[in-house]
Amino acid sequence: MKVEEIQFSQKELVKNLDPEKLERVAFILKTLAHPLRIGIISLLMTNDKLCVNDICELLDSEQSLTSHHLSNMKLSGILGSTREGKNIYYYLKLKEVITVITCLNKCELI
Amino acid sequence: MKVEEIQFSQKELVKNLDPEKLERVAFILKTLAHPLRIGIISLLMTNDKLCVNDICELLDSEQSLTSHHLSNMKLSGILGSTREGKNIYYYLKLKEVITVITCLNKCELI
DNA sequence: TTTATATATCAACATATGTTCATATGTTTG
DNA sequence: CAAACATATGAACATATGTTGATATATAAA
Repeated sequence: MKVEEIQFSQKELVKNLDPEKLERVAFILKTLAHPLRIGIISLLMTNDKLCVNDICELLDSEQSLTSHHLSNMKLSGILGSTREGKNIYYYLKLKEVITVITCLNKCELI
Repeated sequence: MKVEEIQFSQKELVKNLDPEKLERVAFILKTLAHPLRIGIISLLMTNDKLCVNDICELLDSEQSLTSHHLSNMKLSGILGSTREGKNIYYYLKLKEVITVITCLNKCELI
């Protein structure tokens, strides 16, 4: 099949596949593409906020590793954090991430 | 907040967040988390099959790089391929990937 | 059977990512 | 203030990933 023969709807789609859009989606997926991070985000979907220790206990993950992932996700703009006394609480910040995880949930992938 | 205080629905969710499930989803997301790969898969959603050259032209990508990504996705079980004469046609194979991309589409992320 | 075409593969490399351990920082409490 | 607690950070490392360029392989066509 030659490129010229590809059906119209395809061309429409391709028009929408501009590099920027692909980069943006890829970025979001990349950020999510880790078991621990998916776990963290899933937890934060049903809890307004959680402190590091809660997350570590719920996911049975190491403090340092968890903290690294949390920092990275905060740097990426996906999470926010706020200190309350000794604890630092993390919360979901990027709307699109919530959308994706909700999607995955609906697809029964999670 | 103490772990014990986390609401019941949360505990339900956590029960569903078993490591295997997280690994599986992470694997799929990881495979998708690249602009070129998202492009390729998107193209294959509306075309039963496409040969390497078509993909390169449609996405304006290098032959070698595209071929690498195609091979990797084939190795991961996401794509299949079949030779027809000089061309090798690739097609979507893993159902779950289609699900995810459809989700992202519906969410208007793509 | 030579040539052109389509695709895969290999080597080399830069860069990114995930992980661990030790230690630092900030906060509360006695 | 000292001790305990919660979290962050830095160094070091192994491993994975993305990319390029050159070349190999397979098929078709002249």
